Amino acid sequence: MVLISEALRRAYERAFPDAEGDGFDPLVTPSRRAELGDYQSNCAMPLGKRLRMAPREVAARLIEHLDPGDLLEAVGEGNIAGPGFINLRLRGDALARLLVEMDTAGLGVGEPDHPETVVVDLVGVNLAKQMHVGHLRSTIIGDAISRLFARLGHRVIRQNHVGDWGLPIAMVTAKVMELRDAGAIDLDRLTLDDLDRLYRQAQSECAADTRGLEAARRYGLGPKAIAELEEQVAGAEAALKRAKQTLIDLQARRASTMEVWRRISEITMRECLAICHELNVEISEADSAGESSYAEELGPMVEDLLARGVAEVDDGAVVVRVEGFEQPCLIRKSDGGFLYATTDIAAIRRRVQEMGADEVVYCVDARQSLHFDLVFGAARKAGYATRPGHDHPSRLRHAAFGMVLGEDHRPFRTRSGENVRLRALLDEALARARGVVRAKNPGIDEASCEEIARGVAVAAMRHADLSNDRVKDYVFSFERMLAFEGNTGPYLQYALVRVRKILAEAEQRGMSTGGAIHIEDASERALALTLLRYPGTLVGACEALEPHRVVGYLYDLATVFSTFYDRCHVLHAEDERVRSSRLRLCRVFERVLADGLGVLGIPALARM
RNA sequence: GCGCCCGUAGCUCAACUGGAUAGAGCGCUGGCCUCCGGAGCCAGAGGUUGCAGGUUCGAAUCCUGCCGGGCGUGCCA
Repeated sequence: MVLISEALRRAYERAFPDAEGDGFDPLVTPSRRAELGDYQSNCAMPLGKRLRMAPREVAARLIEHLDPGDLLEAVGEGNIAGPGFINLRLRGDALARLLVEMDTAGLGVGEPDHPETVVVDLVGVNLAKQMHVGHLRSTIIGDAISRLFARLGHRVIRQNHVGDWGLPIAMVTAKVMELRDAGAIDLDRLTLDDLDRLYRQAQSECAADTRGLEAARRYGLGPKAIAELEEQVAGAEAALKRAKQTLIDLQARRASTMEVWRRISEITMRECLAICHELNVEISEADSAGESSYAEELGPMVEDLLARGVAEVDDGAVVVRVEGFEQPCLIRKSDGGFLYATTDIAAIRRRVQEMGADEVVYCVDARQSLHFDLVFGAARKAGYATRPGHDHPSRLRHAAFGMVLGEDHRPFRTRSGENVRLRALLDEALARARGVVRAKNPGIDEASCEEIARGVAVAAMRHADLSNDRVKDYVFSFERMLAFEGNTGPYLQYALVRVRKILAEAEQRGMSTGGAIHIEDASERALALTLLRYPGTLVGACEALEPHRVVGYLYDLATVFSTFYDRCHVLHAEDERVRSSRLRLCRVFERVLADGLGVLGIPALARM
């Protein structure tokens, strides 16, 4: 496509020597319909407007000056269609040559002109809480986007912005300390399930039912009811007081409190990383940067912003006004406390100014978009988004995603209305995958079944999440993602297994897979053209932060291969020349598919 | 009230950033196993892209206004 664009550019310069050359865009895209050509250029229409000429005439002059070289089949009037589309077809030998050139470790993906440092914000778990569906998309999309940037040669730093600070965490810490002191729990045996329960218990204990009490008084409910409510409110106030004291202790890094907090953190993070590992998400302990790690910076940062006039006091609180938004970004409450926006601004400062991010990508729920607009605006206004020595702020982007819905199209919940735990989701996917694997492979041994089922379950879940347009909500369905027909993870895995089987067989028989390629059958041509689209697809997906483009591409690729596989025998090809060409095609396909699955974090299986 | 997002086949989703006749899978109809794994391939039916205007050679895509749905909207994170 690049070569075709270049050829068109040269044609343009020859055809219109008087026109200024800088504004020319060849507008080359793969043709949507194979019978018309391999590629099309749509440049004649806008050019006609600019040059005040009929688009078809522009197209004719371009064609006239277009040198097909050894790249394109002969061109003429017949290549012009409709209002001025230019349809082009690659020569078979050029197609073969391009494919061979692509058959390298990089698969046609070049080093970037300017390698960048990209910080990707993903996962975002909270201490003392189980991961649930709410974390699924951030984790999987964030991982895929990280892999994409890394694949294109950028330096990626993953950041798990753990919710490990603030009053809610203090509440559960206080609760754990209280129960430990009462001898009711043993810190060494505490599980995340326990913590999850205590978290919620602490939340409700601290929530005073003052409205209920007022209502009871107003409507004159019995003294017994009022007394009960008074007791509840008093209890809540006491619990809240303890939590606030615990928060103060945490902020002062008091050893005895920190010890408990650290234990809570360990328990949470161990499980979080275990689940990430099971989902084939590349993240480690070193990638965690909790809110607690910013705690000391917040006070001075707000003072800095006030001193420089970036922030102002309003109604007792400190705010940063952001141009274009009615509501300001609130960074300090009137009681002196900080908010999550404050931490997020501090995180931008660290990521850009200390880590050297040229771009920060936030893989966070779409509901936070206003929050990020404000935080990004405030950080830019403060100069925190600009790297030292640079004159432009780094790119701050919110890769917003929609919700996971149940099959009833309502937010995915358990029957009792709770968030579905990721652990439960994984377990069910695994159980269903086992069932299917066993059904497809009667008599398979236990260990193999388990191994394949794990790979299939992860592929199904990751693919389901990554195959939809990121910003839209999507309907979660085990049924569909494990159906193994159509655009699913297992289908892509299967395509890889099939081609690998052929390559392994060829190798065993001592056949060459590195021979020359001869494109003859239409299905070979379609496969070759699709393979060539790979590098461009990765670049486009990365620019748009849209992994689903890679998924869509791989599905196209796999179906095109399936057609080829059906029409063209490889191992039983008519002769040695054809066989070795097809084996080479298989090899390029295998490399691209495996590479693409790697970008998506979908495990490749040896057999299924 | 204001702001953001989403409305595409019966269902679940695409459409390469404005291109030609809007494509897949499921489901439905009908073909293809003496050959590399049928978790497959081929064909058919199924559409006023929520509605109405506008921009232009050309709109699912951009603009305006409606209609539906979701989510946010200064002292929770």
